[in-house]
Formats: sequence, structure tokens, C-alpha cells
Amino acid sequence: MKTEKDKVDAIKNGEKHFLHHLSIDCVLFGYHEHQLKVLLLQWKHSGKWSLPGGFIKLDETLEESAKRILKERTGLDDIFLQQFQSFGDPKRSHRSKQDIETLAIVSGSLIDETHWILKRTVSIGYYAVTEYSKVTPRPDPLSEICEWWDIDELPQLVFDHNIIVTEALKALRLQIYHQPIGYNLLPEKFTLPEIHALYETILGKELDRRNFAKKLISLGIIKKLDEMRSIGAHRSPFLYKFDKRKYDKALKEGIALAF
Amino acid sequence: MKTEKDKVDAIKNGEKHFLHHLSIDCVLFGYHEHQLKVLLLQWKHSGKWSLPGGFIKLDETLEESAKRILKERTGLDDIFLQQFQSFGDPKRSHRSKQDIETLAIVSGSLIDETHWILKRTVSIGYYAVTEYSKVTPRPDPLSEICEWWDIDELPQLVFDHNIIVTEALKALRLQIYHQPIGYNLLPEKFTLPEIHALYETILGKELDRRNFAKKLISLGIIKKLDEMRSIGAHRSPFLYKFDKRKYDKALKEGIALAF
DNA sequence: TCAAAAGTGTTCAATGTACACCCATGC
DNA sequence: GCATGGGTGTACATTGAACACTTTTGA
Repeated sequence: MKTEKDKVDAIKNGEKHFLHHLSIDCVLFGYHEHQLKVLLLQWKHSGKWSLPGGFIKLDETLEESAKRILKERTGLDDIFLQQFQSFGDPKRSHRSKQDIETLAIVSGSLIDETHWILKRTVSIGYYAVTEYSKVTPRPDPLSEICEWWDIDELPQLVFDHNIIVTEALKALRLQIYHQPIGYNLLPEKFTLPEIHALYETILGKELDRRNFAKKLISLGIIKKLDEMRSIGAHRSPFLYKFDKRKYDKALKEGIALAF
Repeated sequence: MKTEKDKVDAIKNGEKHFLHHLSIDCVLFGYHEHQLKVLLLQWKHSGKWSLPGGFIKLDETLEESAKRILKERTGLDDIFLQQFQSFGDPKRSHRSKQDIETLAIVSGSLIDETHWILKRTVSIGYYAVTEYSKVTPRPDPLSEICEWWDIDELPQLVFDHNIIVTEALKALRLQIYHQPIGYNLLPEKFTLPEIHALYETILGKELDRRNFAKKLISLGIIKKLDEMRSIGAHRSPFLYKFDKRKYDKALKEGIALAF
């Protein structure tokens, strides 16, 4: 785990450790009880909101880099992670004078317009999905706050980050029709209403309970167990689990869902 | 249009004009009479084959960069172009000693291991599709030959370019189910057999003529004209054209094809 | 008149969609 | 016993898939 000192050091000396002109931005979708949220950071001083992001170390793959960034913000290791698009408009990452001052103050370093971190940066977008009740968001050294925002009520974000979120959501919703999801999002054993709510939330629309269950079961990626979950003052739902074999096969070969 | 001198100059002085650590690789699919090909370049001296690619100028967008690269190799301007994935394995772009010598010879420049062009490079992959009978491939200054290769008979390519081709084809085939294609690939007026062959070729499988036509027409993206094309010693097929309004709508909103 | 390519419609199967009532549980 | 949420099946509509014969054209 990185210490704050390491991170500040990265701004000062990152020139030697990171790829210039490139960054990773992560759209982390948090799912919980029919709500879809996005993890955002609020920058110190300027108060602007941004996606969690970072730079790529000289010797790590893009995916390792995205995983590292997410782990630093969430502590989570096994996250459903997908590269979806790169953003490279020459003007996308313009920083204001105030931002530059903030970077200088936070890092205790001399930062002028020629600093590597201020050069034109192409950002590789990754999205990820997690159960947000499991996460304790941690700000990075440049940020005061790291917290979840409702997908429908995002503030204005820095750079082109609003566009990145929109594109990530589009990509996620497209992907969900071709690959199963849920493996890292649901407990090992889950109920039909749980996975149903997950799909409804991500797709942002209602899905008929019966038809939904029929399809997942007929695809064979989930199977019913002989156990039930006690949910208090209501009928106990059956538990299901993923058929890992068929789930992985569907991940690799794709499926055709049409909800 | 760039002269050879400009290109060689780019290797010598590109440090100032291009983004380091980043490149664009283009998988240009060429379609003609039921054959799908890919445009490849053969490097001077080493004889290795690669995708057309290049670096990103400081002030151009990623898409402009990809368009520029394709225009230099094909002369074509209006090409169906899609960003599909970025490739960033730290070892993906390792160059052999021989390659480095070749670069030095061709550019008449001193190139050692510290040269910017040899640094770790993340490549942003674009694919494009064109009618290859319209194209006269032009080698770049580093290459002897620029020519079409059958998609099923590709040679071993440099770096991870075989993987890039495979991923591009996967992305193209996925996209074709969600967005119409053909606008820049077919003449303004075309016949059903023509667009049918286009889809069959890209998808690499046979599609029932009647069902295929039924679907495209029922989606409304093509419409029948009162004209026919004379094709010699056979029955004259009707001409169709795209309904641009519905075509663009389908491009934006997506469609669900299931051939 | 023949060869080659294009036009066309129907039937059957599978899938998707819409829909409502009963059951279990804890308070 | 009641409120709440979960379980379940059927009928209908739509879509997909399979399939063959006739027409046009120029040689």
C-alpha cells in the first residue's frame, strides 16, 4: 500500500516512474439495493470533482495500473474491470492556473507549465463494478473527499470526465447483453431477487421477474440450490449460485441476452 | 501530402512533434467480392510485416491521427473508422537490434536504445473498412511493400499485431450486429446481392438471402429504387439505396441484428 | 435454349412478452 | 390475519430459420 509520502513523491519524481502523456481513468460503478453510483474524488483547494485516475508505471500493464488505482481508492482486489475507450482530445486535460497551484502546494514541489504532469494526456478509460456497501472510499493525496455519487445526480466534473462516465455506462450496458455479470458483485450464494435487482439497476429499467429468471436459468449460468435465505418477515427466497464453468464459457464466448 | 523527407525527418526530430509512449495502429479491412483482406506493410531490411501505424501529433485528436495515417497509406478520406482497444503490455513493442539498425539506416540518423521511438509504447487500435479495389496501397518510408493480405492467411506480424488484428475483427463483427455498415463501402446505389455479400464476408458465414433482405428492409435502412443494374448475361437486380435518415438513427441508437 | 444469377413467400419452431394468483414469513 | 415480498406457468405474438421454384438476361 502506498503512503501519502510515496504519492507526493510521485508528483515530484514521477517523471522517471510513469509514462508521460498517458493516464488511466476509472469509472467505478457502485451497486447497492437498486441504486447505481459512481466513485468521485474532490480535489483539494479547487473543490472540483473528478474520477479516480492515475499514471501508468513503466513496468506495469494497463490493466495492472487500473487495478492498482482502484485498489488504492477502495481496498478491493477482485473487481470486474474492463477497458472501454481512450480519450485523446488535445484540449481535454487542460488545467487551470488554480489547479497547477494546487498541485504545487500539495506536492511541495515546483510545478510550472513544463511539468510532465501538465502535458497533453491521453486517458485510457476503464470501468469497474462493485458492491458499494463493501467499500470504504479513500481519498488520494490530492483530494479531500472520496465518495459515491448517484449516477443521475453527478456534479460537473473536471476535464471530459462527464463524457467518460457517459461512455462507460453505455459500454457497461452494451456489455451486459453479451457477457454475464455478477460474479464479483453478488455473494457466492444469492437469490433471484438479488440478481434481478442488479440487472435492473445497471440497465436502468424494469425487467419482468419471471422472464428474467427463465432466461438466466435456461442459459445455465445460474443454478438453484436446496437452501433458502431468511429475509425476515417474508417468504424465504431460494438461493442460487453461478455455474462457474458455464459462466466462464459465456464470458469468453459471449451470450445473447435480450431483456 | 507528406514527402519521404518529411517522414524521415519525423524519426530524427519527431521528439518535438509527436506524443511519446503512444502510437496508433490501424487494421484496415479491405472488402471485395467475397474476400476480406488486411492492409500490411513490409519493413525494409528485416522483411517483417506490420500494420500501418504512426505517432500522434501534439495538436491532433486520436481520430485525426488515425485518419491521417490511413490517408497516407491509401489516399482515402472518408473511411468507416472505429477506435476499438488500446494495447499496452510493457513488452509488446520490443524491437530487435536489427530493427533498430534499420531505423537508423533509413532515417540516416543516430538511433540508440534511448531514442524516443524505442520507448515503451501503448498503441491505440483503430479499425476501418474500405472497398479495396478503390485503393492503391502506398508504402511508407520505412517499408518496401504495402499490400493486401487475405484475412485467413496472414503472416506472422511484428510485436502484438496479430493479436490486434484478431481483436479488431472481433470488434468489427460485434459492431455489425449493433450498427449498420455499408455507407462508405458500397456505391450510392447498390443491389441486394452486393450488400448481402458484404455482410457475409465480414461475418465470415453464409446468410440466407431472403431472410437477410427481409430484415434490412423491415428495419427501413435500405429502400428499393425503380432502377436496375445491368450485370451482363443475367437477370438484372434492383438497385437500393440507404435511407440516410434511418441509417444515421440506427448508427446512433443502435439496432439489434441477429443473423 | 441454356447457364447463371436474382426475385420472391410460406411454414414451422423457437423465443420473447405479457400477465395474475398463491405461498411463506414474522409481526 | 395481514402486509410484504417471493414463487410459479400459460397463452399469444413475434421473430428466426429453413426451404425451392420461377424469372430474367445475354451468349
